[in-house]
Amino acid sequence: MAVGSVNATAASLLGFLHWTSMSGWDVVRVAEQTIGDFWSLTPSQVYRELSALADAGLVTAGERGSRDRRTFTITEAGRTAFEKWVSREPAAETIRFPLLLTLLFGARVPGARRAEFVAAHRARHAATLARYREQLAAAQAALNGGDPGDAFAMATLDFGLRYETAVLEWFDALTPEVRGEVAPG
Amino acid sequence: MAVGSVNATAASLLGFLHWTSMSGWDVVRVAEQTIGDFWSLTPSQVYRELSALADAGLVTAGERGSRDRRTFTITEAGRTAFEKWVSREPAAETIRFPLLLTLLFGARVPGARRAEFVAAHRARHAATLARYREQLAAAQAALNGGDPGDAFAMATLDFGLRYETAVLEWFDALTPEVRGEVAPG
DNA sequence: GTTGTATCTTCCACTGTGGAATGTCAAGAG
DNA sequence: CTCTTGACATTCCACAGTGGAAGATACAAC
Repeated sequence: MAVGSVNATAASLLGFLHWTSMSGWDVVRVAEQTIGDFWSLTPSQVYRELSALADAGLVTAGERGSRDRRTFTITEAGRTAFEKWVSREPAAETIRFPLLLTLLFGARVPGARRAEFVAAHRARHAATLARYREQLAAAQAALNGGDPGDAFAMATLDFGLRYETAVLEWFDALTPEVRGEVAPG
Repeated sequence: MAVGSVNATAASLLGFLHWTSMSGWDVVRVAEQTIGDFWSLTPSQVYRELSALADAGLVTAGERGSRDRRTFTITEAGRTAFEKWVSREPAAETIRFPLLLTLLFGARVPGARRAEFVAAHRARHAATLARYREQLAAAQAALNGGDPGDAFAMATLDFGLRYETAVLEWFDALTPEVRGEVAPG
């Protein structure tokens, strides 16, 4: 990794490390909770990026603790690299929606099977929407309690709410034919 | 690649090759037009998957023609592998939305810069929505003209319409602070 | 003819995914 | 006090996906 040039995932990790030094595991948890809903990442990747950041001198890794735990701390070079990344125009989003692939080839899938898939995915999205609503309620309660709140975090939550709402409406607008509940006409 | 076990991208290519034999370039174009909006893929990947499919005997590659062009034809084993894939439960979708990342760390981005990013991305989404609306109009005109239409393709288009609509509404609901149009309060 | 542009394929380095493998620590059961 | 179980924590690997460079060929325009 060229010093001062990081990818979006590595940059996010640097963002979290601005707050406080953390172990890899903690970074994984924080990342999952903060950006996991719109930025897919895996533990493998986080550990790899942290190692690469350490090699590039953008973070320093502390001594091995129990369970091989290492504490990562952002460096001045890391802060500079983060500033540089955050002021660059973000790329367009990428989406990969396997259910749509299966539905597009829907004529070749037995209807009953398709109905199962649709039901399972709808349930997942309903659960995610419910979770977002809880988060919204919690945030509003905090605001009422005098918490200053974070308008930026609220904007990302609002995106999640609108996205999941739209997806559920799409599910409910599917025709019975597509849904797999009647024989193809 | 184990015969009979293909990934979603390779399976989609097999899906297209059910219709007719095609060169790699043609597959790239068809894929881009049919699934590109909800299944990101690149030419490199398509060529690589086609080669792998040929190695696995799921497609046959014709003789090299002009410009090294090869024509790919699906085999019986390819059809079987496709059937197997299409009846498997699709995975959850993955989304990676760099703008949300930048916004979440918004406090560290100069407001004017943030406003540029937001405007540029909003414009792109507006253009995509306009394109989807044209596609919808064309499809409806075809239906009125007696075309049987494809309910499954319509379902994927409907998803695109709802998604882009929701995204635009989100853009328009952003507070001036987040949008970068006023100094942070 | 030559020159420029679009077509078509390949290759490479880097990034992302998913899961297996390995090991450590803490808490409760017996 | 030992044993088991489950949560914690990291690493590694094979495969998949991204983005762009490189190179070759065909075709059209001049």
